[in-house]
Amino acid sequence: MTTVLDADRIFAAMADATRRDIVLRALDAREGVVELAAHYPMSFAAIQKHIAVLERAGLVTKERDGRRKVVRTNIDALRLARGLLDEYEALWRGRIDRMTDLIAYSKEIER
Amino acid sequence: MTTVLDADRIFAAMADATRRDIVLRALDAREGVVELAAHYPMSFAAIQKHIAVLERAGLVTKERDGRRKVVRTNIDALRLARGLLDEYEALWRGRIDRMTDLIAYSKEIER
DNA sequence: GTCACATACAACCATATGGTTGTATCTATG
DNA sequence: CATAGATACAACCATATGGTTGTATGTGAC
Repeated sequence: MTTVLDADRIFAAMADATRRDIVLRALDAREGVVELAAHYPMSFAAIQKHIAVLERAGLVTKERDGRRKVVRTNIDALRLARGLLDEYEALWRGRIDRMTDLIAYSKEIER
Repeated sequence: MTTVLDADRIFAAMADATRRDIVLRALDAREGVVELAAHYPMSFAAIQKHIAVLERAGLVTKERDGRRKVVRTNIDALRLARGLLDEYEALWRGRIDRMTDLIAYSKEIER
């Protein structure tokens, strides 16, 4: 299973309410696939697919526990996405700062 | 044009490198659609579609400037996505804290 | 070893997405 | 108003996505 932690897959995986909810529940890492599937109004196989998408994105991992496989959220993948959004935020602030400087400079010139 | 700022659309829009790059460039709000399209190795219409996706997600807006329409990133949409990821992070930390408390409690009992 | 439970996966269908080309509309300028 | 530039949008195609049902595999309990 490829889990290279790329932004495309992570954002795509997070673009679905069911999958975001699975990520939330899997923060506790207590439920297997059957338990998780029970929360949603769709087939077991559908949830399996959603989990597979999350797994390929590196957002969750599965650990064997007896006859079950417990799904656990990988917080690092979430942090990668957050880090990217932080960069945009930082660049945005930088832009504002430059504009402020520019205005200050214009006023300087006007005097 | 519907621009309800929902997480599904925002994450889906961010799940493409070309669109993320457009969001970056549009932080400066200096380029029109033609100028933006010039940066990428695909047709003008393809970039128009990407911008439409970003627009539907509320990630960018267009403002008329003479015969052009300048594309500008809407930082609030980015913040919404970041806020969601922050929540996951917070819940994750809460979980760790609860585990730590539990361990502390067990040790208390043992004495 | 057999049975039941948990998981995996293939085949199929409908719809969405990402690209193309072509045509139409809007706006500024001579 | 004629023309050129900037944008919009429809039609089309290939592939991806999200769901279904059905079948197969793996693991623990008896």
